[in-house]
Amino acid sequence: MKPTVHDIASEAGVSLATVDRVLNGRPGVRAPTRERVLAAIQKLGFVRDVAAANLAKGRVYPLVFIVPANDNSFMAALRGEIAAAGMRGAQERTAISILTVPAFDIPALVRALDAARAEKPAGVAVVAIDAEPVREAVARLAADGIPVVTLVSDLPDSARSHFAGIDNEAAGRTAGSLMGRFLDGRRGAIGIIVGSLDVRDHRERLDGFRAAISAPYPDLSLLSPLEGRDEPERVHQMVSRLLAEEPELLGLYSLGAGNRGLIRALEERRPARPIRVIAHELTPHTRGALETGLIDTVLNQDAGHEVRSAIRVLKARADGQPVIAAQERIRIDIFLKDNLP
Amino acid sequence: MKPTVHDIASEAGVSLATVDRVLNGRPGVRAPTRERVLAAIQKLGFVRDVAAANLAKGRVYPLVFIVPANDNSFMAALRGEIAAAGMRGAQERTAISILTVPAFDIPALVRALDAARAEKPAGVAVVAIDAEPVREAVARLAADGIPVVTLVSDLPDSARSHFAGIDNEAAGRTAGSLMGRFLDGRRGAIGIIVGSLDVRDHRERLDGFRAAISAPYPDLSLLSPLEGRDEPERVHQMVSRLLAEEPELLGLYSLGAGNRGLIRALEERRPARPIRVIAHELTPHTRGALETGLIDTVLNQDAGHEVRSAIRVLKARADGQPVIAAQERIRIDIFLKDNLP
DNA sequence: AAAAATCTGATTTACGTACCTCAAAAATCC
DNA sequence: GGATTTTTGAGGTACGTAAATCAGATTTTT
Repeated sequence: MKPTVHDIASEAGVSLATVDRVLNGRPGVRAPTRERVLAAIQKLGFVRDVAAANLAKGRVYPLVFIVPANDNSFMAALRGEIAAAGMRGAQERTAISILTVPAFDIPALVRALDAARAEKPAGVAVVAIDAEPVREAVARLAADGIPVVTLVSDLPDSARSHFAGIDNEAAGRTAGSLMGRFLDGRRGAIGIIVGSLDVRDHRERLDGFRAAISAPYPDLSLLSPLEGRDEPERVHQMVSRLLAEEPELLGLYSLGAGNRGLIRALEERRPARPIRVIAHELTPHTRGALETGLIDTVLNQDAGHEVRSAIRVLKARADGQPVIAAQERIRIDIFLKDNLP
Repeated sequence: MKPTVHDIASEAGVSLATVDRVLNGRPGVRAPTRERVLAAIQKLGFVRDVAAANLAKGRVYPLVFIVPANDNSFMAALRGEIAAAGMRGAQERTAISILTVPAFDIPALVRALDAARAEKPAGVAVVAIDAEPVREAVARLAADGIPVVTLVSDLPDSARSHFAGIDNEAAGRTAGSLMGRFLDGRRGAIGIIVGSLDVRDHRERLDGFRAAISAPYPDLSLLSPLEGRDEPERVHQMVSRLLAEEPELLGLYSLGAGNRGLIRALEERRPARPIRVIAHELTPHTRGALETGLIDTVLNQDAGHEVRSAIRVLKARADGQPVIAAQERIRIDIFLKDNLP
């Protein structure tokens, strides 16, 4: 049968209290005694029963999630996943609160981070904006011993202890690699729609896409990226114009949000020339467009996975336990109409 | 604070014992009283603390996994994942034992199922072979009240209560959809390598692939499938010959195992004509071939996910609890060299 | 109306760990 | 060698649920 702390105690010839002191790193155990206990743990293959341990300590992990009040489908889904995780909070002993801040608003984000700090939570997850004041606010949290993980959008060279999101450069390369294969052997242009080049994620995706296309496919030229600001209206206008004015257009890569506008523009185009379209984030809109064939491929980051990963990492950090990085890597999912989940 | 059984008891004005009877479906509660308790549960939003419950019942779930002794990478990985789940058994209160049986050996599989039945486990997971004697053995398990889930390979119209694997027809369609886009506008032939057409999964993949190619891409002709029996040697021979003799060959779809042979044949081909290659299962071999560009795309089913899903389902079934089907659906992963995990 | 069957309540123990207190033993210091 | 500090032991309570027992209440059957 599975060994318990009692078995460890008798195996090591010490009392339960001593085993407890060793297991939980409490003071008051001489080195040789500690060794005996550790040896017994090793020998019997003891593993702490996490469920019982959590039950015993009755600990709850107050976590704060800071997300932009952006109204695109992805952010809505992300907030939904956080809320869902909050519902499960009872089971997982987390108490999750959500702070929404205006999108792209650096001072507001900094205020939110400081507000979170004031509550002394066990951890903070934040959809970061890549700016110095944000780094400083994160550093303040870290100084207080509050672990911070960035969610979806990273903040490199900061005190954040983990990034729960995809490798956006790799995502861009993946899109480029696919587009290249789709259009291999043809000569023409590819249009690119970004949200904003001030956003790190979008820059990285663009870099990856360019790298994957330019060298291997010299016959494919990349048009200069159109900034749609993640707004459907604007995206619609830009894409409509592009479709009308660019006869050589073979493909479209939409690496930001606002795909509603893109889809509408595609639906409206008069000569239904075949164009390969790759977009990001699986939402009701992009899913529909996949199914009708307007979009060929959607790259996706699973918001649910990201949220759950962030929670796991924050709990582990709060307990001072290590994180298995490989296990927390968020995949870049590729969806065609045929493998929709 | 999170409500407990005690809160339910006082809210409903009954004793703890009655709440327990309602919660665990034990007899001895009149309908009106049961209603009161259920109303209290509803009102307070009580959720049973699974950890505490498991701790209290101290139950372990003996599970038997029956897998073929096949030596291909995928089955090896599957066995590895089962073993890994066994290691975690202590935490999850499962006691997993593995039975390996000779591949494609129906009588051996039936014997293994009956042997498992004799041990009266809480559940059985089996990589099924689509044959009547197997159905009968599964029916015997079901008759004993032992839930059975099929793993990787399904057994439709049987008493199995769940299938932990991918939709192979959809996987074939996905491959076809990709291949069609890769080769769109060209005229030529696509070679298909299957393991055996006697295996249900392979038949389904083939059907899906054909459906996705033939109608939309009339210029692409599908060569008749080569049966490689999942043996690298045989696959190597067949593919080498195909590459040499079929000048029009534009693409290859390998929907079974034995991809070592395929990769070797591709490495050896003299005129390095560009051929689009889609294969199944991410293994060290296919991963390497993706990275060097010999293979364009790999479709994958995550063995770890399948094993963990099977365990979750078996535990739920053993407890008589419902399964959220959507949550247990296994995804068809698409990998290019750029989004390898 | 009595007997039997069914339902309900109160109480207790157990699961494996955390954490606390108090006392005893051992080591260290002056 | 006595005083002080450190280490260890022993024991208990708590977490939230499961499961059992036994007594008492209610209903159903005879």
